Amino acid sequence: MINIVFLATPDIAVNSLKVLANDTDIDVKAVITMPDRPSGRGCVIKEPPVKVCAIEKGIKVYQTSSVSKDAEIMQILKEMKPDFFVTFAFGQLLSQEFLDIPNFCTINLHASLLPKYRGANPIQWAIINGDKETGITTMKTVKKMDAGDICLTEKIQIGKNMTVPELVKEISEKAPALICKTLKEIYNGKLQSISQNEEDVTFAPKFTKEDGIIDFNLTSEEFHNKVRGLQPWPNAFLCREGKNIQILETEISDMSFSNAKQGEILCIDKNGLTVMCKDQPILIKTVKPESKSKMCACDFANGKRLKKGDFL
RNA sequence: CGCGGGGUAGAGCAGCCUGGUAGCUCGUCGGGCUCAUAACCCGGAGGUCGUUGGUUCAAAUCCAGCCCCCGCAA
Repeated sequence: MINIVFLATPDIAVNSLKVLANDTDIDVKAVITMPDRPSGRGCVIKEPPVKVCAIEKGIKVYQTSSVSKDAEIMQILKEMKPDFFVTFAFGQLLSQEFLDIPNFCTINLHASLLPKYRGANPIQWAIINGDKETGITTMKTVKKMDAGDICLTEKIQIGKNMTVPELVKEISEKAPALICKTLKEIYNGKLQSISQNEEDVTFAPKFTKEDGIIDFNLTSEEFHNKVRGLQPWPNAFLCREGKNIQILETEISDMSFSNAKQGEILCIDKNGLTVMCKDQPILIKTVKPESKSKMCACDFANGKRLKKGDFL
């Protein structure tokens, strides 16, 4: 029996916790997650998804905004002496003291093919950069962020119109098997980890709200990739008259054009708005104006009384 | 009691400030034009203006409460 402690907070990790908890060779001794936080309108206190799942499974939950600095939890973990810590989208820097606790090591699942896209937003950046392929990697956690030796990887194809939530779903489905396999192979002494090639390292930093601002001076491909890659936050949006218009769904248009200027509306029909970018037009299918619900781009054009030849 | 926007026909909006016949675009239905059409022309159906109460001769419009949706912030 492999004893582990699972450290995670968001939705993407819930499925992994479920699978680990159900695996007869693995015993999830405890779950560590972020504290309940005020969230949403009215600042209602919300429990992290991983906590909800752990409670359903009857697993002991500890909540802290920093495990390494929480003396009480550190003490409990030291007495527990797990074989592994397993982290997944945990978002906390871990001290060497913490990493030294388990009998084997701390395993992190990272949503990219390391050493590419170290950092907080690997999934988003893979899409924004227009990559055709990404993946998941299990690694032995070290103090330096996402720099540990690679255990196992699995490639995932990125479809032409794939969005972050779709890719997140696929990753959350594929992650558990890779984690289980990694744990078992290390436990049985069958896995040889490989160090990362420092020359190939790239980073996937966090976003700010401003990162979501887009305009038609991008190429249609850059535009499309940002629309797909910035979901569900901050979302790609246009600033018009002090209000934000989120662009939620686009397609690169194959429409022919001549002498069109950037931002010019070339066509309005039930598919949406075809608008000129830097190189070629883009079809905007779904938008969400500020203070409104999401809607078909043609409905938006209707309400705004936009016509062919107007500028967006 | 965190700040702000919004709820008007199936959809998206205008009208509200300055109360006085319910308006626009799309869709839909019927007819016409056309070799033909998602194009164009003509006509029709479809709304207790979120809800409750108040002010008023008169409320979508002004006032108060409540419900629901959304953005910011975290």
